[in-house]
Amino acid sequence: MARLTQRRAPRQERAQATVDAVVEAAALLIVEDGYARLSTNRIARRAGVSVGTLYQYFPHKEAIIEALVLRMADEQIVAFGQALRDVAAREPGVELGIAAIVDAVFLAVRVRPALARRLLLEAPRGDVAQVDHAWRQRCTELLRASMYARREVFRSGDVELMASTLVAAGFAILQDALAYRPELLDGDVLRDELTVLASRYLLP
Amino acid sequence: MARLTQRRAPRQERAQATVDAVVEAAALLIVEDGYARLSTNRIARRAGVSVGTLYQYFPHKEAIIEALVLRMADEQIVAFGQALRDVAAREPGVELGIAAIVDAVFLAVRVRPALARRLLLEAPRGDVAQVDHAWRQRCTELLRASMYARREVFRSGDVELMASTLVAAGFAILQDALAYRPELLDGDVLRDELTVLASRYLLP
Amino acid sequence: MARLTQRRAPRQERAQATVDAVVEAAALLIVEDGYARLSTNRIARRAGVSVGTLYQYFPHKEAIIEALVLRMADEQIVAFGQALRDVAAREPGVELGIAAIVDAVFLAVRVRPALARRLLLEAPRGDVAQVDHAWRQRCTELLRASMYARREVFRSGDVELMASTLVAAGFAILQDALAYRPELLDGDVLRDELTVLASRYLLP
Amino acid sequence: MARLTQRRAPRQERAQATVDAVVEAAALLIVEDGYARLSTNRIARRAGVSVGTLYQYFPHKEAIIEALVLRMADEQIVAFGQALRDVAAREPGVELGIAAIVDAVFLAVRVRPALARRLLLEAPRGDVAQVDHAWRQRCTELLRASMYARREVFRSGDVELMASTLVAAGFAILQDALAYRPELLDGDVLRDELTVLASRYLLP
DNA sequence: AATGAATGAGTGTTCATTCAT
DNA sequence: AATGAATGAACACTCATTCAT
Repeated sequence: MARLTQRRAPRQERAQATVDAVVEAAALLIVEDGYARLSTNRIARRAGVSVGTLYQYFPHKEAIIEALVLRMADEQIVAFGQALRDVAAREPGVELGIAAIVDAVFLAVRVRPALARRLLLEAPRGDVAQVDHAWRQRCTELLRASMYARREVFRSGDVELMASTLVAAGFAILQDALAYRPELLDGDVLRDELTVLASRYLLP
Repeated sequence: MARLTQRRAPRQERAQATVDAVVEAAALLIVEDGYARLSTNRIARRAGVSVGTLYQYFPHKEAIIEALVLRMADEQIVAFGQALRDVAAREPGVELGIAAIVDAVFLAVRVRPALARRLLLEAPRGDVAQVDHAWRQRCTELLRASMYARREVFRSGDVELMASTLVAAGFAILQDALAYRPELLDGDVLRDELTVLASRYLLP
Repeated sequence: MARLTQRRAPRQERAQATVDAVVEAAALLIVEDGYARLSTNRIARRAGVSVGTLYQYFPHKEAIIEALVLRMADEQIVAFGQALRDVAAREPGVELGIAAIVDAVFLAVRVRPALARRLLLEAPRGDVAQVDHAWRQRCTELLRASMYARREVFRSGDVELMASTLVAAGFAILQDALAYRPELLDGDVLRDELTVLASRYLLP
Repeated sequence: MARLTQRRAPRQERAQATVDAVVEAAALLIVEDGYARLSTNRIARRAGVSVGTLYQYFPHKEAIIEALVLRMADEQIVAFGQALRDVAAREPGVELGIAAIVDAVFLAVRVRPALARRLLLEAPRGDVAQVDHAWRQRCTELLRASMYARREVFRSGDVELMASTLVAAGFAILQDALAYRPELLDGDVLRDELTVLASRYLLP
């Protein structure tokens, strides 16, 4: 992935609209035709824009994918935060428990599932990795903060390490399910097992 | 991935040598130039063989990769089994504990690390999935058997689900480390943490 | 043969020039090197264009050949019509007789003889069939109309069948001559014999 | 087409069997997979022979096709002769009329129709032409002799020219039908029309 | 005589990217 | 700013033919 995500900061509305159109066209094409058939010319045509224009906003193809994955991650994080806030609103005064966090992750991971699945299976891991990594780090940070706030509840140990280990494990299990057994994401079994894993790992 | 791994069964020595040369050339090129730059012509040249010959033994480019990944998985599983046997030999009479298994996985995962890393980061998951899956299933099976043999030691629960969940988690953590923090594979910290995770998850 | 003859409608002059260049390059190469040695890369080079450009205007190699044969057929039909009109101009008031039609066909069939010969001998019939067929149908139609207009002159019978049978016969004889005895096309013998054949077949 | 049809005269039974196997394998493959997918390796495998052996009997691929077409032509000519003799036997003493000859041609042309059709449509005309030409010449010769024997029945004119013109016309009409309207070969309409054409062309 | 492994030039086609307009 | 025609290296794969065994 390149340093620059976009060639120029799109300040005007029109420019932002173009960027959006391109990213969404890419998403559409991936879902429809698969990652392997994605091409800049096709993206441009689908976005109703010329290739030249596309290259005015993105320095290369990878940047489009980077932007797309970034956008997906943002949507997931928004869904994640919203889910946590919903729980908090429902039961005010009670601090977030492990089950709530697992629930929220389950919700977040189901944003744009068709697109997520194709990216997961068909894109070179590296093209998606940095953003994926960022998303994980935000979750880790959140978990770490939550643990720190109620540190008396959890077992002692390297909080940083515990949080990152758990997040890595959780994500991997979810991605595995998304790739090979999507139906598990809709039932309780996996969610409950993940809750058990987290509880046993974190509680004294 | 295609049904057939190889187009013709290499019965003679020379033929087996050719197959080997092709697979190893692919491995070399992936490490040197990256997965994306792999091409059948380059593989053939590097293997000291003509493209035509390559296609006498492999029906697709994909089949070469499949063979390579399969070979890696075999080597890892051999290393894994060997590690377990070593422990058993060192402390005869004692049954294999969780720590021993985690140790063995750590060893196994470090076979051909440069190649493994490139495949992990650069290959679409789908290209590698079947073999990855197979490797996991063997481990799951092994863990399940080990748990069943000493079932009084572990907490009650769905043994199948527990084993596969733990294997998925363990692999993910290791792959994450391989990709982004390779140094963690050489120290004790991650290994110990994984042991803690496994113990807390599995023991009563 | 594919549905589409051209991938994009060449609206600008330059585009039309490119299409022309490609088709003419193909014609040249067929005459020079033979149908079997025709390749998209060679055509592009000869046309002074890149392969990529070629594929912007033609979806397949086949489409190029289709366009070429179509162009030849058009030229032949133009020559055919012109010949008929010439006769009509020379002897106004007299209706076109069988001899005039045969004459016109003889003229038409000698458009681009070198190219025609190679296509005839070296191209699979299927590659050329649609256009060949079209050309024949236009002739059949013309002959049928001509017969119908002066139906009292001809013997009774299934006009449709008679026309198509005669056209098939005439074409075959001409193509045979073109392929194996080109000199026959320049003399009177074959033309006279064909006139006899037609007259005897059509007249009472 | 090359000068040599076969590299060595197969004197021994085994050799003849090999040649037969190769030619028949080619015929089978053309009918099954089409002319374009024919390859020497496939022919050899299908014939139960190695490529090397194949190349001991045929100097190149074209020679195989040449042999195949030759064989077909022989079979057709045999069928043709047989049909003529059958008529003669049925009505001894009566000389062969035009209708009988047309009938015989219709029979002959339906030998191996699937193979004939694919060769006609898919093979470069040149690969089949020489043999095709030979077959026509034999027919022409036969017709000429027949006409000469009963020359008082026919109109005067260049017998040679008349015969070859008629044969060319007849063959073309039949091949056209074989290619595009095979059902016409099984009915009477086309045969009758061809009889009319021949009668009107040849009789005074 | 027979094998079949090996060859490598050649094929049609794609696609990220550039640049004259 | 926007266009889209043009590029050409690169790709996966085929196949007639050879030749060591």
